[in-house]
Amino acid sequence: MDQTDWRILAELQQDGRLSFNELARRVTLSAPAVAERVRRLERDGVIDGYRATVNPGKAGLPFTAFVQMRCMLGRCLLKTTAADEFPEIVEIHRLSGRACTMLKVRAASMAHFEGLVERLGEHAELDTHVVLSTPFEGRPVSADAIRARPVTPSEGWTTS
Amino acid sequence: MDQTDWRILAELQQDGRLSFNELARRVTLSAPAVAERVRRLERDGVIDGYRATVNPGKAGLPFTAFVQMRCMLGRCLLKTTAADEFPEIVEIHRLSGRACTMLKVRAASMAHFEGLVERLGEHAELDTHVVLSTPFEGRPVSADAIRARPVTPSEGWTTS
DNA sequence: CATGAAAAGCCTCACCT
DNA sequence: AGGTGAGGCTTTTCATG
Repeated sequence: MDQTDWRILAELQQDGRLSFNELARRVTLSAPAVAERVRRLERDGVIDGYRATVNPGKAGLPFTAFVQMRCMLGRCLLKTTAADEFPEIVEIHRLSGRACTMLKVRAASMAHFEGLVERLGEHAELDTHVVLSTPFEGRPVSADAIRARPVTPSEGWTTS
Repeated sequence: MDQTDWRILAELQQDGRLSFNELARRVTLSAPAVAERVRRLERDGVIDGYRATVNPGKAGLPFTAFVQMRCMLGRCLLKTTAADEFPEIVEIHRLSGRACTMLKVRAASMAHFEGLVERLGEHAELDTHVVLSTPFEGRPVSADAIRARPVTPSEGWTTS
């Protein structure tokens, strides 16, 4: 993962349909050279796919919320039901701490959202956070984040 | 947004690099017909882009967390600093309720994450949730979610 | 919305630096 | 590891029905 790889990732995260020719031009390399790098990134799983991004609001799902679940023993959502039963769930994360799961959900209306919360409530205690607006989502992964480590723990402390 | 549009969206969310030819074959339409539909979806903003999906772990950012911020007056993150200062933040959502903001952040290490939390702590009280694993993320937006409204509020209640 | 053809652009290979 | 050039092919986009 050198700097050229990061430039390629930046371009492809911004436009996943760039041709090797155009991509090569942007990172000042030849087409075969970028093609080989892209294939390596794909093979290593750094790039794990190419997707069209859908605007949920325009597609009829204007409501977004985060739902934290504190699952009741033996009734955890992930154990008892397939996620297919809840197409409104667009993300599931297992958490440390008091809540066992964080969900991101999308709904077509408040009534829809209310019904969803009722169904989810059968599996766990819920802590619901309705999203008012989202300044951004899906910001590209960049080398900047890896470099940004301004505050270091105190000397002698153990870290990972 | 008829059923054909949804089939197109499903295919393009799964593989954003499909050619019109291949896409046409999958939704049993001709190439010019799908091309016109895709362009309409793009023009209307239903499709708002095409992106390569990067695996954050493979790219050097294996730690994910959600951070809820209860911003101190006049020091709200979004008002006082550009988000550029925190490349670790991959999502920002404004929330209703006690917390004013939900962040999704990615870090290279625990030490990195610790530093990030310290920097963010200057802007707000934090409620941090470390992600252990994520069963899925970025599930395609589908017509199923819009159709799924099993529980309806009681008769006569006002809903939106 | 389908068909078919023409033109453009793309990928990739072999070869070389 | 990367550049060049040519070959062959797919894709796109018209025209027309």
